[in-house]
Amino acid sequence: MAKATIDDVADLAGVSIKTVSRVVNDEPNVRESTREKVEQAIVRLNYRPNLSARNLASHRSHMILLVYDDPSAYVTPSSGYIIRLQEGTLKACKQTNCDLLIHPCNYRNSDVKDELRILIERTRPDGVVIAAPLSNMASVVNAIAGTDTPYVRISPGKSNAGGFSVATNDREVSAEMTRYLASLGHARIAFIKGHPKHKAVANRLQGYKDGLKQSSLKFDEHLIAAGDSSIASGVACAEELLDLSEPPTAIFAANDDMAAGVIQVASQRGVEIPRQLSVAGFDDSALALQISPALTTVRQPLAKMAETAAMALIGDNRDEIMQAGASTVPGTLQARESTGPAPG
Amino acid sequence: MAKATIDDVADLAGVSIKTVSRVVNDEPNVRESTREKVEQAIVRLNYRPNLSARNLASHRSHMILLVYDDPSAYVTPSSGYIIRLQEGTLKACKQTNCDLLIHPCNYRNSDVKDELRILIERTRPDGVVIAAPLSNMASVVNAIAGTDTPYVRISPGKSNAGGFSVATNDREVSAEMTRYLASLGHARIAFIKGHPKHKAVANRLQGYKDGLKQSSLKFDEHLIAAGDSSIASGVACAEELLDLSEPPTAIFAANDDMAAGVIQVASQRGVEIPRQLSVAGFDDSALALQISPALTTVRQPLAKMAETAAMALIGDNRDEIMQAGASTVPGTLQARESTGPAPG
DNA sequence: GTGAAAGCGCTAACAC
DNA sequence: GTGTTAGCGCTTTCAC
Repeated sequence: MAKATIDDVADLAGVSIKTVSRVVNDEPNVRESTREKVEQAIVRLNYRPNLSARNLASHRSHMILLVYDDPSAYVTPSSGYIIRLQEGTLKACKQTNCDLLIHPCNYRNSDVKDELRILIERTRPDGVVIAAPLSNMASVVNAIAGTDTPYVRISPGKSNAGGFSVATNDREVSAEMTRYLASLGHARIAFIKGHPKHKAVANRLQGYKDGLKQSSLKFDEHLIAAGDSSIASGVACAEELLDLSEPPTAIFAANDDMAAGVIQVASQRGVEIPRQLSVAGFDDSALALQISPALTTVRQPLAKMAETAAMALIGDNRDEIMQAGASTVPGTLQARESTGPAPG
Repeated sequence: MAKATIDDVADLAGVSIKTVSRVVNDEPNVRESTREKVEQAIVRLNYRPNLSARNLASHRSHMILLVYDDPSAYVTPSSGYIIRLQEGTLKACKQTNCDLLIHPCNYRNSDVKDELRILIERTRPDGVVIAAPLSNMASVVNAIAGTDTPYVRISPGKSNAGGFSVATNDREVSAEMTRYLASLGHARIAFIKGHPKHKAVANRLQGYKDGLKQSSLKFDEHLIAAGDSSIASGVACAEELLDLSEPPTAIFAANDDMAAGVIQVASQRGVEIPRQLSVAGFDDSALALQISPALTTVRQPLAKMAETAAMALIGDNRDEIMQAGASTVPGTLQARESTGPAPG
């Protein structure tokens, strides 16, 4: 049995194809009884609209494109980041009956902007979701803007540039984490900075300072260590901090990987966590629950951010959303086993 | 400037649209000089074929669908599995100018077969790549087969069922790992079984038995522990095995997560790896390099498998490939720090 | 509320 | 080698 077409449905229901089209697309101006007749015919014939025909006639592709940095271009275990991006985007697609095209690419490749432009011209998505760090690259954003395809940037460092963007409240929630540590009685709270290129990560340092102030704690230069977001740098920074004459009782790392490094050092030195040292991270990566003790961290609402981004492109009220210019989805503190009351 | 169409190109080149179509699709029977004229026109107009129009006319969607188990449905850090599946599938798509549709779904959901059937009917992909464990589920495979869409199964336990499938040599390479451990002098080699539903994992147990035999070692029921592929089950199994009156000197876990659980227990008990205990995993997940000591494991050629699967659906010689019924892409043993000579 | 007619931009079949 | 003619299965426009 060949696939039923809109003509078959119209014939069976005894109406014109335009009426079937109206029912399928939930358009108004169809009498309830007519609608029912058509719906029955659709069910009986197991009719599914042909998307290619629809897209051709409507000049829309009903597809969005998600572009992100390709992890397999250089080894990294942060595939959870991508999965969560995809998860949120897919959720928006499901709600709006759209499909998702994914495109990993290497942000270090200088041709990436042409690659993306050609891809967009070829596939003609209704919109593009651009994940960090690509969302921070002017050349990439400009190339995409040049195709006249709507786009949304996720976690761009500076939200002032053109186009709608979705970010999380890195600074505020970092302050919250700092206050949380202070509320546990910690007076010497250290901070490990992340990779200098990552703008959102810089905001976390600011948040740390805010949190200290809000808790009436003095900022101490010696309690700041400069990591580069890797586990190894977390190890190095932890060594440095724990070797201080007056070591911290809590260490807040700008990401989970570095926090994992801290925990590794502590366990080697026989420093008990959280009895002698509290450790907090940021990201709530897969690692956070894998390591022992389970890591107190900040859950980035990455899936929610991606969903928001996609809905700005394909949601019913996309125009209103886009008007706003930017949207913030708050991160949430996940208190687990690696933090506890300050010793003594 | 509106997008150029095939008519614009034909006009500019002074040929018919059919000739343009021939050039675009690399069909024969076009004079070289004509081809050049057309190609110049294409470049000048920055022409890109409209995929919807092409798909509608050709009755193909030039899309393949990749379905896999959804990790976010229940927490698991194995997102690397998905990324590698996607990587291989995307590579095949790039080679054949196809697009990729991804669909994570929860294999425990009883409606999953209907969900997939409807998705396929809606999107009409040219083929479906089904990853394990979905590829093992008769209800799922039958539902997809019922749509008359070509499909390929990745790592199905039993390769006899209908349809083409791509697998790795789980059994052979597991035997190889076992022989490797035996060659290091280990006489008491334990094995931790994985999730009972995952058929490919069952083959690993067989391979373990083969390897013992090939190394002239006796199979001992007590050295088999039943995990469920999770880290936690690895912990439990390790406790069980190390509590034996005559504990093993090597533990071969059916996946990396469980091996990580073993290492965790060993480090808690102060058992040195690999001096007192050798540990091996399977999968070469991101975890394998993250944990310390780095895990000896088997690298599954997942990306290559996915690529092979996709090429069987959309490659030029897809019919020949499909004829074969099945394809095997060998895994490779990755010897790292977690294995060493047997003690004593 | 409903329908008729005219495309959307391609490919397929066949003629030349 | 190349062109002509019909669609593919929808949406859009506009008439009723």
